[in-house]
Amino acid sequence: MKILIVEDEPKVASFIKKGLEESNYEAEIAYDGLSAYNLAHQYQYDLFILDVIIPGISGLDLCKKLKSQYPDIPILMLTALGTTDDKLIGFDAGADDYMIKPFEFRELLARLRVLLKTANKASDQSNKLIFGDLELDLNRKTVKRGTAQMELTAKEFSLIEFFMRNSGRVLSRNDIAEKVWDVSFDSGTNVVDVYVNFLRKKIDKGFDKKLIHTKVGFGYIFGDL
Amino acid sequence: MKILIVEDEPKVASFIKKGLEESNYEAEIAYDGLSAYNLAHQYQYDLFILDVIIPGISGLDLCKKLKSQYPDIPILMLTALGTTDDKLIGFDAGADDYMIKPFEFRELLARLRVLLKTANKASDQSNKLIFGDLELDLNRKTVKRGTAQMELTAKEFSLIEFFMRNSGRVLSRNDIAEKVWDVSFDSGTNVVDVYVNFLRKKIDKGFDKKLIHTKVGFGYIFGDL
DNA sequence: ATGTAGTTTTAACACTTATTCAAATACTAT
DNA sequence: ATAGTATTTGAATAAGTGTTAAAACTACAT
Repeated sequence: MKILIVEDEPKVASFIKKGLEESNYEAEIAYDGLSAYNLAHQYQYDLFILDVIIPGISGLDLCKKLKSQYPDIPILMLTALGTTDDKLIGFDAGADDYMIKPFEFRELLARLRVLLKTANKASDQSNKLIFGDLELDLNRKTVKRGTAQMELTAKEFSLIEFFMRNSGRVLSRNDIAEKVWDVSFDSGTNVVDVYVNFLRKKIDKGFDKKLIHTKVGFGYIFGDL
Repeated sequence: MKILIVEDEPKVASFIKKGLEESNYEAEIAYDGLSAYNLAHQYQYDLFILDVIIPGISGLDLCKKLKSQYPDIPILMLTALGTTDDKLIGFDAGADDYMIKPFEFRELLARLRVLLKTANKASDQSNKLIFGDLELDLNRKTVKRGTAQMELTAKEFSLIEFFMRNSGRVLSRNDIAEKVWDVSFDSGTNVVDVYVNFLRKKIDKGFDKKLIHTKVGFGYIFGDL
């Protein structure tokens, strides 16, 4: 994990750097806006720590620029400016978190951890699909609603998976037939209806909140209505 | 955007709720850990705001449970416990942000925005057609005018969609019949008229500003006159 | 290979909801 | 006033949906 510290005060900067390195992060320092900007292009950082008041480009402008170019890299503002207005300006510039000096290093570390964790969430997908109290385990091919475990057949599973991946969107019988049955759907079959019925029996029956809803004339929609 | 507030102090809770609603979030309150936990299963929240000291399960345990079950839903801890140790415990329990009471509401909003933004990065854009206070959700096939939700049939929906995509333009019955009914329109039928009437009943009736207007001898026009 | 249990598909029917038609009524412009 | 045009209504028709049972198919173990 590589972190860029943008901070003009040498003592503060090296204090942070040392602390980060003790926690096994790689850290580099930029003492002004321009060199920070250049470093950002040169290396692949996982996170930026920015001071607001730095020579050259202001920390806020730098923040905006970095965010527009690297929207997925989190930015933590670390500055002496502590009014609510200052914070709002910081968040407005695209900061993901805002800490006020003086600060406790342990808190900085905790906040960094959160930022890095959520940033990496986009990349690695979990093998589970969850909607409300319904849970699909894609590895085990098991389904649970609340505490109840249910057995689904292969087709049923791929249908509910398709529903869950498209929750909140009306899906026509066509859409469903194409994706789940791999057929361009003209043939006067009603497999989709039949399977929706199977699913409802297993997943919705006996539960108060239904998850599969019919939109007459359109198709089906999965989710809270 | 739906937010669950877990806070036992009624005044604080309703203050937050009101503030959130003013910013167009949906908000609900749970006054203790258990009901919070149940609500979380019942509805699809986009974010949790947790107090640490609540009746029943402690806020920290609740945080852990929620995080393990809904790892993608962000949690903001909002509490009077303000030492660095408290914060570390909070982050350790899985909180994504931590604010100390008393707090400024603007800052809370700013932090919520950050949390929701990064959480929804993967999520898809909603597909909507909007004209004034009328809103078509093309994914859900729902229609809202102001706060009122209305049910449209498939034909009604495709008609209003056609109107909205051609607002400010007079559409002859022919144009409409061709696009919405797929017929070259000679047969002495008046389906279009009938459906315009259906739509008016649902969309314009009871509203001051009418959206569907008749151009005698030409056809219909949708929009502000 | 063959039987079997389980899965998938088809088809039929009952039922709900949407769409169309046609006739009656109301409106509008000359 | 009147002819042309638009709106409303209710009933007939059509389309869409849920459910069931049985037939066709598959995978798997013997």
